[in-house]
Amino acid sequence: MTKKTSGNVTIVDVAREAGVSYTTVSRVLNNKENVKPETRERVLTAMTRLGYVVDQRARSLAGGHSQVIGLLVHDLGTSYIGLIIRGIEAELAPAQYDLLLYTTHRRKTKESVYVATLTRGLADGLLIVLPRNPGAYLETLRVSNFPYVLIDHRGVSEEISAVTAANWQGGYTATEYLIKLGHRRIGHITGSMDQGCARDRLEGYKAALADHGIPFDPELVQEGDFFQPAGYNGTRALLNLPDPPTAIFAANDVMAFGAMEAIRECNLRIPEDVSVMGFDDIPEASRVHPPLTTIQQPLEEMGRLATRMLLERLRDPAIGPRRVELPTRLIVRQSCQPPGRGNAQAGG
Amino acid sequence: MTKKTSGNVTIVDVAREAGVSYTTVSRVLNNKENVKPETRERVLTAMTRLGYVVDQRARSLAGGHSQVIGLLVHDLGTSYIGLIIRGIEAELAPAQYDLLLYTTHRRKTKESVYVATLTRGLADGLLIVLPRNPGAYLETLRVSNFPYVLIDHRGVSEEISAVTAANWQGGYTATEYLIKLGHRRIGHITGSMDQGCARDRLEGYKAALADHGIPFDPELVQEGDFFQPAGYNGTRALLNLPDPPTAIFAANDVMAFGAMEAIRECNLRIPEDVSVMGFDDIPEASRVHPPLTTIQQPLEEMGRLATRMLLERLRDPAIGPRRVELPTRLIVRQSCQPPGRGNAQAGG
DNA sequence: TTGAAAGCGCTAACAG
DNA sequence: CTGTTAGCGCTTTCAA
Repeated sequence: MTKKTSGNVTIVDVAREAGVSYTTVSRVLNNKENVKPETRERVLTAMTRLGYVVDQRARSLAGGHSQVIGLLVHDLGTSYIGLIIRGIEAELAPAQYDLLLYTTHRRKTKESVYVATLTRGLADGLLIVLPRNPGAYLETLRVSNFPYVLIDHRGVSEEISAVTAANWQGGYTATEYLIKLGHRRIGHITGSMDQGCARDRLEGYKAALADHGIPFDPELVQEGDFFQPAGYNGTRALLNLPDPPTAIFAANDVMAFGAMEAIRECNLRIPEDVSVMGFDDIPEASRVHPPLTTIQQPLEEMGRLATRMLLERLRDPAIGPRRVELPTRLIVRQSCQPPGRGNAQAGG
Repeated sequence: MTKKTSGNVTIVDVAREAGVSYTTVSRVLNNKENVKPETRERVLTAMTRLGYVVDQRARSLAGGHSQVIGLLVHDLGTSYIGLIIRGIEAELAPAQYDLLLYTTHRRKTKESVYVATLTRGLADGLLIVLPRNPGAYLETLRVSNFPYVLIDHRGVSEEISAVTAANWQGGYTATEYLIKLGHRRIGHITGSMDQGCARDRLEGYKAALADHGIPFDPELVQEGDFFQPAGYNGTRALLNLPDPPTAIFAANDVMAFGAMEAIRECNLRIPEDVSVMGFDDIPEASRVHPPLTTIQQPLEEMGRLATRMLLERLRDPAIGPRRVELPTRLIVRQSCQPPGRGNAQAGG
């Protein structure tokens, strides 16, 4: 059987071609100082002539870097992840790093396995989006001093690098906007409650109600999971209440789409009969009808920043954990207006 | 400097713990037949006790597989790619393969470089979505007998494995539907004309016109690139024609969204004044307003199938190239109706 | 400034 | 059924 690597040109070939030892070729490859310019030139020429490409496996095995960053995400269906990855890629590419992608499909147990594989030399660092059970492996990572950054999750302790958005603030702002529009019965469909961001948004919602003297009604809160059906089901339940809400705040845009679907099915209008507020501001939010009023989360920027933090840490392992919270902001579109049937467009 | 791999447990440690040679451990690892069940058991126990995890780099370097599949895509912003990757992941995960992701950001030159790196042992196989200049490296891949499959591109020769959709048929069906609705002036915004799928859709469009005795008018065709602004700009141009089209067929959904934007900006209604037809049927298509009538492309299935083909080829290198075209079908929603202002909803 | 030699952790003949 | 022995292609001391 022909070996897959047969016929590949190695540094030995380059060395022979350039008339130097292969150690020297390695030096050139790694941009070491101590190589005579003339020799370097000769090696470089030989490399291009032979079409040499470095073997990352060997390089990494021998003690170098793999130049690979592992990325753990739960799903790729929505543009939520797409935007984050865009930011990650934008920072990774110029730094010559590659991305190894693992999709956990929301199966908690997979995360630990993936992390173990990745840290076994496959990757130099790790980026984890919305981990589901970080407790199971984060401590291992910390002890082994393996570089990683969490995205959209604060982790289990203060000792963990993480990039998050101002979720509490976003939940507060969203709810307050609805209150100022005149709503008093505001429903909320939460995200997965095992996620800090979902809990924070809920807390922000409660705080805004409290600050405006509106008693918290547990009936108005439906537990969701960030997926569209949850938005749909939660809204159906909310609308069936004896005293249904006049506005619904979903913990993310995708669930808000589900809410819209449910509202229409009940032959109610948006926003005339029920206002809808989302969270994330994914591209689709501006394209649904009516365009969704939502809280913008700087997803691409979160990806970029997390990557920069990781790269920084890779360069200088002495750098300690850093925790950054990026601001969220209200994007007013047309899915919210003051309560009361048949009113005109929301003025503000 | 502490080596990253220091303290890692290797097969040597496992061998010592189990009281066997490390070759035996390797055998157990690779599920070779010739190991006494009792010994195997002892090794397995030692592995779990020590928390052993295989080092893929070493395994791969020594002649095994890397268990990694490389994936080349141009962008991650839309769910077009997200859906394809979902299909890929669904097939890859059970087969214990990982995915190494490369985003080319539409820069043609990057593709060759990535392919060179990937084939240098980093990956066992390659999946390429919508390549931009496959000519530059496909021949190299073929000669070196490196396994790969193209997705949504027919490649440069018949000798190349590829999964595509029935683009010509889709273009024909879309146009014919519009014609049967009564449209005679049908605009088309093409995809990148360096892509076979874009050319096929255009050809399907032309063929449908011809078959129904409608002369082809080059003025009605705007060259696009599959991105939203192209749909917007193309539509503006089309609408400014002395005799503007009553229907616009965009070569993908994202450009159709751009078309909708432009139509609204001209204070025209969809579909009363202008009908809009897309291509792809990404999830957003059913959520825009009005819901987009489009041609469905089985993206997730394309990802799955391509992956299955690749895995098959990995198992048996003797398998020759296979080319599969998956059917496309018309999804009727509400963005198209017979021409003539103020008509009622499209009946069909 | 350069070279020789020793592995990194594993797979794969080849013996026994 | 199990062990011995070579490497895979590279980085890294240690010498020269």
